[in-house]
Amino acid sequence: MSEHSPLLPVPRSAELLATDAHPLVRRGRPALVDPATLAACALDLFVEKGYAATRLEDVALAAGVSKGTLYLYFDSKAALFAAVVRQGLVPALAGGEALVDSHRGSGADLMRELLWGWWRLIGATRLGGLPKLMVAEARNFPDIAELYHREVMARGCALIGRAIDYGHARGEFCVAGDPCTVQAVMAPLLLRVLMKHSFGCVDHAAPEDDPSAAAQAESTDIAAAIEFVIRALEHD
Amino acid sequence: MSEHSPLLPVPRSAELLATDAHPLVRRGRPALVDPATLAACALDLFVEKGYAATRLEDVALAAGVSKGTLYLYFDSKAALFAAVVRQGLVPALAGGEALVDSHRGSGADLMRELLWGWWRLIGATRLGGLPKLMVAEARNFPDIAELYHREVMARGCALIGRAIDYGHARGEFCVAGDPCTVQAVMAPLLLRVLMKHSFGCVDHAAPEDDPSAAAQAESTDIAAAIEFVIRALEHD
DNA sequence: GCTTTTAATGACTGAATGTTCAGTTAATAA
DNA sequence: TTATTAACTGAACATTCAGTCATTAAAAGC
Repeated sequence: MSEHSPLLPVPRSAELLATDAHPLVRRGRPALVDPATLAACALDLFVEKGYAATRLEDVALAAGVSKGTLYLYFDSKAALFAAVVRQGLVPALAGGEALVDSHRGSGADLMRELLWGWWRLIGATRLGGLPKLMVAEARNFPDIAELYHREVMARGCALIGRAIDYGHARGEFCVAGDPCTVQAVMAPLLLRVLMKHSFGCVDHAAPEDDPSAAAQAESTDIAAAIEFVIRALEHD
Repeated sequence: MSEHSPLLPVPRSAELLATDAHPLVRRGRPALVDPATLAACALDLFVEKGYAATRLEDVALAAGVSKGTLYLYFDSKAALFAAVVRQGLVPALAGGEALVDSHRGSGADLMRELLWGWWRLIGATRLGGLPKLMVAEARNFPDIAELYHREVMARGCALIGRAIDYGHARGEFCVAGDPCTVQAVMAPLLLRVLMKHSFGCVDHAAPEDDPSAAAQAESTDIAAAIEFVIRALEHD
């Protein structure tokens, strides 16, 4: 049996794992690429075309390496996909957790900051393609779905749940942060980002050709969606 | 150029299109299957495994025919997919439209009936797999995405929008039925059905092994989600 | 029976693509 | 210089599967 999960990156030589302070002398040809770059290129293509329709040859081409090189860093296409998910979303959660810990104002303001932060960091960036990718492929990759569920969804839900509980404890919100409420709170933004990356449309009457006007309309929509869920939390 | 779109079912002999009142005499071997059955079997597999991972041979096997037979009724895999979408969801919309036309009570009650109806007819059945399928495959099949957007999403949004406007006109809802609000209203139920058909979980603490308890917990969650959006609509 | 017509089959094909690996390149160590 | 090691390459391989088609089956008309 292999020493590492088939979904984890292939370990490179020990030198690459050494600290920068003591870069052990290396022999052989220096690496031209690093796994993070490959995963970043793969993210773009996975998000744009979906998992099945993304050819490893295109990922390699985008990263400026050959197809064979991919297999030096990732055991398989699925392992590359796992790396994309892990590298893309897990780091984005820390910021939100710090925000909830340090907040002192109203629950509504905390919720606004959290949801706007999520939108800026994930919804409005290419990372927004990952939720759609996971919805599309979770059934085909139970291991990766489990990773996503555990490392991303569970942590994210706990985060939002704590924010709702915060407002509830202050008497501002009429419900506690149970999973069902958390899902209802995230739903409008999540659905919007899913639509954006699948149908490519967001179904409002904004002009498609003027990018600044579209961005303006998007901000208005996000604000409306956020205020919508805050109304639901605050009622009475 | 062919007389029919490649995404439409292959027309059968004229006799099959004749009314039951005047079934013209037919020659040759009678058909053992009908396209609707094939599409129904394909729905199950598409929903379960996704488009790319569903092999036409398995669809044929599930329907009790051979792979070649599929091509007597559908030009291609994409055409079969289109038929699945059209046959599955377009008919389900008429009921909701009648409901909005005939309703006379409060806006909140209309919304409850609409959302519960959607859940019973789509969310809780295998048809609930279609939204996930469309989110997953829209980019790969622009034609089918356009069909879905026009025949399903646009009509559904108009429906919900009219219901919100109804409550708004009665002074019960604080917002009108613009597309952004419609999306926020549908979001919790849609997201839940997307999760159900991708991750297979709904992230609440209910026991997975007891089906009746799970159904009970699901009803409670749906009710909570519906009351959540109604609070957001009613505020003040 | 025999012919005609439609339905159905399933082995086959061809294209696409994930994966492998023998060989090449570029660096360090002796 | 030469040996050694690691990174990299890309053609070849193996598999999967949508789509085809020659053949067989079953009904109706004569």
